[in-house]
Amino acid sequence: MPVGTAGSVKGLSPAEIRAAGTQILLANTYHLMLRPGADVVRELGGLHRMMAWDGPILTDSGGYQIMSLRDRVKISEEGVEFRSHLDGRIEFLTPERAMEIQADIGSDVAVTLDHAVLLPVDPAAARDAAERSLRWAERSLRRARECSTPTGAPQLLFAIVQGADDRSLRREMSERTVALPCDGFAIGGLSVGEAKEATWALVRDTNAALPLDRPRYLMGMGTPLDLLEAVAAGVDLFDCVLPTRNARNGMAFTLDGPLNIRNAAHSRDPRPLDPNCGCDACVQFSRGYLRHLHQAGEILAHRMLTLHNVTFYQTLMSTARAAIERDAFDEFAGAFRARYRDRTG
RNA sequence: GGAGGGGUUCCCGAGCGGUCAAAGGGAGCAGACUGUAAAUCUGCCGGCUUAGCCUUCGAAGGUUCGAAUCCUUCCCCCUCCA
Repeated sequence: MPVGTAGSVKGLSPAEIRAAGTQILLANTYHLMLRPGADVVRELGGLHRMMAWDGPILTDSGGYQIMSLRDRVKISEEGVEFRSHLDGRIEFLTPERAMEIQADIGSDVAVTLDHAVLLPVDPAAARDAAERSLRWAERSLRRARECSTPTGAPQLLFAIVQGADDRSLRREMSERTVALPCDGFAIGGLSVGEAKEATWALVRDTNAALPLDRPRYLMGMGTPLDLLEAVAAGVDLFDCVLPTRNARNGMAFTLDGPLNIRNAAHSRDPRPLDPNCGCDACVQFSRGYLRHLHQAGEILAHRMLTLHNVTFYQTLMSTARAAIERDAFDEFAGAFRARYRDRTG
């Protein structure tokens, strides 16, 4: 899922998002609550109608903002008090309100409000946040049954499993969350400071207890290599800001690894970002031109790199799906890893 | 012809006797970014044999223990008046 936090995949039109191979998008409850407001989204016909995207949309509940905006947050059992990063006004988000807002937004998949924490945390705080996430998931699901979307379209519900970087806590929370009446499960709170090697054991621990007949969504991940690792661990669904945010910051993903289009080495390179890519940026433009656009601060640079990166991610995943279907995923992933060079890991 | 203002490290622009290799921008070079407070942020940015040394603030000369800063002459810019 490309990330469209505020109801837009930054820089791309719905047609471009589609052309990149996107099936489903992510949007954010906290951000849309503040602006334009859930009531406005509902009045404008729901998020699909508002942003002219006719594919599925999953909304994050705002739990991530408890972590990312932690300095502006007061948390209690009842819910979270946010001091808006836009104008300082106080907004109180409860598990119930998170579901009401997501119903107003009219997403196809709503997610329970969870308590994400930045790692490292002490064990008591980790358990506290994980237990609260479970209690909030129960409250969220209860309220969601009473909500309806602007169009009356049904809304699937995913519950989020937390547990920090504690493997036994992850397993326990996963087992207890499975009992909830929901349509899928989200693995939250990873890639937020834990050791990279630890991530996959934690994902597998969480997945171990999750049912095979319901989707598993690894929240916020990741790099191309992360995605392959997560697929191997049994994950079905992902979102990440890397392809879009990093595009705006000059990073392009290629089969040979990421490259920084700002680097002087690209200034006279007539080649496309990726000769195998069919996106507009690769079909039309050289690396040299894209570098020039980026150096000149041209908005087209951001749009083209975003289009390319989203296309790259979608192509990676569709190729992975095809490989899985012919039972050749390991071979595909191995070949990808052998070629892909990422100095940063 | 007369009156005034100014020339600073790639560019803009502070500095106005020592704490100045010289503030701050920009450009340039590199790095970071994982459920987006992000078209953001960080580092480097005269040279070298780098706790130090050398060269640099239009040019030349001078004053001073010490000058980008003061004096003299010269060379260029810009504004206003005639």
